[in-house]
Amino acid sequence: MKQTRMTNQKLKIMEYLAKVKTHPTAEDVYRAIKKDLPQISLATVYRNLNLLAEQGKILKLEVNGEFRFDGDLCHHQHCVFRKCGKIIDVNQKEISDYAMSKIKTGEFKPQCVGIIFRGLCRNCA
Amino acid sequence: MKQTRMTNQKLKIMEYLAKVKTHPTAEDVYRAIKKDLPQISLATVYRNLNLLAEQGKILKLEVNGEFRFDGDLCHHQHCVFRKCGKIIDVNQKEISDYAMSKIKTGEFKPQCVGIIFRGLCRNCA
DNA sequence: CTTTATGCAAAGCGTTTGCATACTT
DNA sequence: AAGTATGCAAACGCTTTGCATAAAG
Repeated sequence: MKQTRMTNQKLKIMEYLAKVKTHPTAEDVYRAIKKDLPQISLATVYRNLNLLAEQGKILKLEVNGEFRFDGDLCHHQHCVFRKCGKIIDVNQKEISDYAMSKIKTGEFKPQCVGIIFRGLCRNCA
Repeated sequence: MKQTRMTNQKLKIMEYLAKVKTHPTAEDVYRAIKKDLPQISLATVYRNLNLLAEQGKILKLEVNGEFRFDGDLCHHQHCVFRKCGKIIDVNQKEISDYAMSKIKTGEFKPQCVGIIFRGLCRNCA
């Protein structure tokens, strides 16, 4: 694998994703980090997020036509609110485990599952 | 709900999605239908696909940064091949059922689950 | 007839890329 | 010193939209 170097930018991105429980877009990450590193560019944020995702250090989700990033690697699931677009985590490993254990593989060799529930909050519904 | 009219364009789109087992992009649908309806525009395809998805007549998936459409409404799951990007169906209703039955809902009221396995074919791996 | 749908072209928007410079190692 | 990462701006690709015209009910 190509060697990668640690930079201030990459570090801040990882730190930010580690502490945040939302599922920020690249733009969100950019705006948050810009406070500490005013000179950072959006392109760098994109490049690092994609790099980290390829290296398996963060998750890359796609919801409503854009990518979102998640520092939590534990197997978990997501709920997407149809109205407000909010995304929350579900931590029921058994759900992913069940899916991985039951899926019948022909030529396909599954490595991971993404599970997204869609619905509404009780108030909206 | 706003009233909608049946048009030749919409009809062909539905017919195409009903018979096809791939998971075409809007562009794919457009190219296929253009053979029958040479004057159809890509915008119309997009508008109808989104309309049908809103009406719950087709599924709208998002994979690798683009939307794909699926005429099969039965609860099923998808496998995305990491290398070639191919998408195949899995028809193991029990997997979706399990997820829907187990998820603990707080304020969130789940309506459906999207389950996507990611992996490789045995040859590629 | 009234209103929705279409085709066309342009705009939108998130994301990626080319290039010269700065920084890691 | 060698080679990766960055910032900037421009390019990209998929998707949506405004508008005048055509078609559906």
